[in-house]
Amino acid sequence: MVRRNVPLVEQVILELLADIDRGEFVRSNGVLPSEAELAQRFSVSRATVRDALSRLEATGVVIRRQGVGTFVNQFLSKHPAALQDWFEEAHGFVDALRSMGRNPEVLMLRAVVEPAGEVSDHLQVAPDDPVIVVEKIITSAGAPLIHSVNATPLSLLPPENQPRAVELAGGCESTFRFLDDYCRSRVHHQQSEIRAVLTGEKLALLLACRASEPCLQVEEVAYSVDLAPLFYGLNHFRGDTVSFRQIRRPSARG
Amino acid sequence: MVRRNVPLVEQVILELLADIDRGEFVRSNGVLPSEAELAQRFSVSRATVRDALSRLEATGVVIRRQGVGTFVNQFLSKHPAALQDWFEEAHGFVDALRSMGRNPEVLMLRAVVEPAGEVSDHLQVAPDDPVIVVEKIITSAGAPLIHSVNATPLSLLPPENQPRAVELAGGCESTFRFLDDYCRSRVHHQQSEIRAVLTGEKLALLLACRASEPCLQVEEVAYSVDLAPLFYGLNHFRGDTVSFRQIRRPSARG
DNA sequence: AAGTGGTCTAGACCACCAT
DNA sequence: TGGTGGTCTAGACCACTTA
Repeated sequence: MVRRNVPLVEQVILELLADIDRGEFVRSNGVLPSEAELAQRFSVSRATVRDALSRLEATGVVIRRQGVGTFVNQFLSKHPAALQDWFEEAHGFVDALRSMGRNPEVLMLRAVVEPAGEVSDHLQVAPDDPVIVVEKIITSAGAPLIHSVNATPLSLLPPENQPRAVELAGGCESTFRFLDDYCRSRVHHQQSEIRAVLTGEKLALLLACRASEPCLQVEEVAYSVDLAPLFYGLNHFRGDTVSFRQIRRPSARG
Repeated sequence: MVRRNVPLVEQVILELLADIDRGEFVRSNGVLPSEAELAQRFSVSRATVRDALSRLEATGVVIRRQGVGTFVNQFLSKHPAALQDWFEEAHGFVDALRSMGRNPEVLMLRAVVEPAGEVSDHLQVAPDDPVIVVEKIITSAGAPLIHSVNATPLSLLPPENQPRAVELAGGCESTFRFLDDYCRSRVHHQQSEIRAVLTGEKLALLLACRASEPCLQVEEVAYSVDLAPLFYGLNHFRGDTVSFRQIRRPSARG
């Protein structure tokens, strides 16, 4: 069930990323070949090359300057990603941490089925509809980094699996995996809000830091392709060890 | 000197935004016309329509579903923007706040020329090269929201204006304006890092909140089109009244 | 099967930057 | 002036959803 018919754009992206990783453009001072040349080299149209470069630019890998050329963003290699990858990609923290070379572990604290209650609004269900709540801590090198509570409507699980909900959800290292493996649902997009809060006593215990330390709170709702809420998440990141990174561009023209 | 030759894509974007604001697609339940129909309606190619829709999707205004259609993201109208606009656009806070209907005011605290010191690394200048430091507070409805310190290399200012640096910089409501008006430099992109910190005593005073409250810290460096650092900024947002919003999409395919 | 968005092409012209 | 990225077109086919 691993349908693949990899679009040219993505192949081009992978080629370019590999070239950059290999330091292919170092001797040219970070200058990539022109779009026309890349098109020829990869035997694709210039539009396809441009599509690939646009996506690479959107994630900050590359910088384009009209009339000049395309350059690799050397800042990124000098300053290894904060949580940029997670930030832009929308997938589990565990995967994000892995892809930045850390070695995360998941500590499952709780997996229960209970009434939606306060999160019913976000999930667009009734307050007493059952949701699967999973609480976990993600550590790296033995130190806790992230505390995460996710709530998924029980109804997403096929009826025959609902009795095993706790077992199944508790066995997954991320909600993304759970949805993928057991609910046959994929996350289409996610809406998050980022705030700064203080660690309360409970959270301080869990994150192994003092109470009243600053931490980043990320509240998010994931939606399926048909815009149904898939899960609600409330995550806290240790303020001293985690930060997000973002690249922005002005679009307005004078 | 207001060159304009507005690209079709941007015109299409503006038309669509206006339509959405006007509630044009409400009766159709948020469904936009198909790309082909929009192309015909605006008398542009489908590629141009797709470009416009892609950019609207990237900022979360619209959601596209293959095989189904394009929809306005009704979540956004229900929950008015946090600081999403600033977050994605890279321009001054003041503009961002204005565009979300608030009425920000700028309180200039300090404008001085001094050695770069600690920020010399970020600005790629020598530690004793002079920079213009501007410290200000942005308030809305009388309450302070943001404390901001920006450092710009003095060398960006044309030599004849350097003696007036303090006066000029102190008179601008945002560093973007200052760069635009007096340095003939534009921001090409910005790299920011977001952390959670505590308000120290000084910051608490300035933001009119208690010390040891959580707040969001955004540290950023802006680069010109030729990748020269334009300014370094260290900003603090009151944790209780400001949050960022972000929309993410997974790109990996199973 | 019909209709939607997603990918891809080949070619054109423009705006910008260097020289 | 020549080369770069930015915009735009018209047309083709594919992948996906819905009925």
